[in-house]
Amino acid sequence: MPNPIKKESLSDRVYATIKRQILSGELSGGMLISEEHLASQFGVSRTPIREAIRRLSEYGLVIIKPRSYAMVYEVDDKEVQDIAQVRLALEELTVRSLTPEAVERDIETLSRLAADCQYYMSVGNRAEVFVKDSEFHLELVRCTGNRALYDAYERLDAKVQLLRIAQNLNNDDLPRIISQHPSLIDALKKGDMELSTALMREHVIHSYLSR
Amino acid sequence: MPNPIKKESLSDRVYATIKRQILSGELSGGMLISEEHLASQFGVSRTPIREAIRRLSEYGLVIIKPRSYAMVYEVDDKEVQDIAQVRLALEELTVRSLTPEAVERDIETLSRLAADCQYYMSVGNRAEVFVKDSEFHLELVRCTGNRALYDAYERLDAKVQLLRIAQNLNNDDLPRIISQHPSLIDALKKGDMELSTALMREHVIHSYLSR
DNA sequence: ATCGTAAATATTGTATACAATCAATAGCTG
DNA sequence: CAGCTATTGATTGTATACAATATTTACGAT
Repeated sequence: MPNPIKKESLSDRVYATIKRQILSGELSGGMLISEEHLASQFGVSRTPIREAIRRLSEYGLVIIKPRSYAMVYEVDDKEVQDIAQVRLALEELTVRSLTPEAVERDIETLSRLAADCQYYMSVGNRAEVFVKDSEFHLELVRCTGNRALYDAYERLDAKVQLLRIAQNLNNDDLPRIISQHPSLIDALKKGDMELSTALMREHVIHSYLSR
Repeated sequence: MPNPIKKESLSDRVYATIKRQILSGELSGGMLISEEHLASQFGVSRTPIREAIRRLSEYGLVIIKPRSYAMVYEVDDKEVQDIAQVRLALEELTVRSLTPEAVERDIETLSRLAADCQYYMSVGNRAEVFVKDSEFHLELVRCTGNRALYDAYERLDAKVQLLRIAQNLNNDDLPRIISQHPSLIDALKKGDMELSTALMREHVIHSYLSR
């Protein structure tokens, strides 16, 4: 049958692209966003651009100053501790909610992501390490099956990624953090809540000690 | 000088209005949303309506089925426990983050909201009790000064409000819950973390025991 | 030269027109 | 009558045009 490729709207594509650009640092914090500029850049009209920008604003990645301009959200160093604490609370709930069966069921993906982290670490690609680390933790949250938790975590993770970029991917503890993933998986598989929680707590805390 | 009243855009006003209608139950879960219908209802074009709907979708209050329709988000009863657990995690972090000084500084507003709850309880207006209860807890979170926490809590609270409506505002423990507010304020003022946490935990847990 | 004011310029906000897609209905075929 | 196909109708997606507002530039007064 026909209807081959066209599925997502221009608005969706623009949204996804800008989001990716922000989270990868291609569009950095504080940078101004012009609707017309983006429109000509993407080769579309302003309409889908506007919708994308507004969605990103609601997502927390863009700040809109009404009737004047929009800019990429800029994380403040003072937010580091705040973000870390919220993340800790959500990660602890994640660990508490995870059953060994749920982890087993997704062990393939989890192991692969943990391995990806170590691989990129070994070749010195810190940017990609952080990407895979985020994916690993998001996957853990997904395994809980708690949608409300996932939604909250996903938005917070965006801020975490912005922070990592703002700190220029510096983190002396990165090798140690990454090496903890397999231990965490093991502890979760065994249902050792005590150990899992301890590992996760150390993991998260050390994620924000740089600088 | 001139320029007296006009500040917010139509898009913002529409967004706020629809949001309020959803959270008050005027627009109930599963109800379909037609852009044109809303446009004629608000007396504006489809443009600001579309932007508002998309923002609400990003907020989690509207579900968009691309190229067909949009509908008000419908909370599932199976989500009750999930939402409650996330809320508990965030509320516990809130209590841990609150200093007696921060509470003191905002004691006026907090006391007033607690009193409002009791007043509406006494006159049997359960809908308004829930509204003020939400405001009370949001105010507590605001007092922490943790923006990331506030953002996460605000979105979750929207789901909580939807749940309350879906459950038809039924909750046998409501009087007891409301009566705990002053004790909580006191415990927070004294910096009694132990008691504060215990109170808050009981508070949240009993908020979801109905049905 | 600096400050304030006014014209010019650019950008956002909204309405409208058109195109594309989906849902529903009617009609045809077996 | 069931099931498929085609056509109609309604709704969303995008582009464009215009209006309103903000920013910048130019200019004159002190």
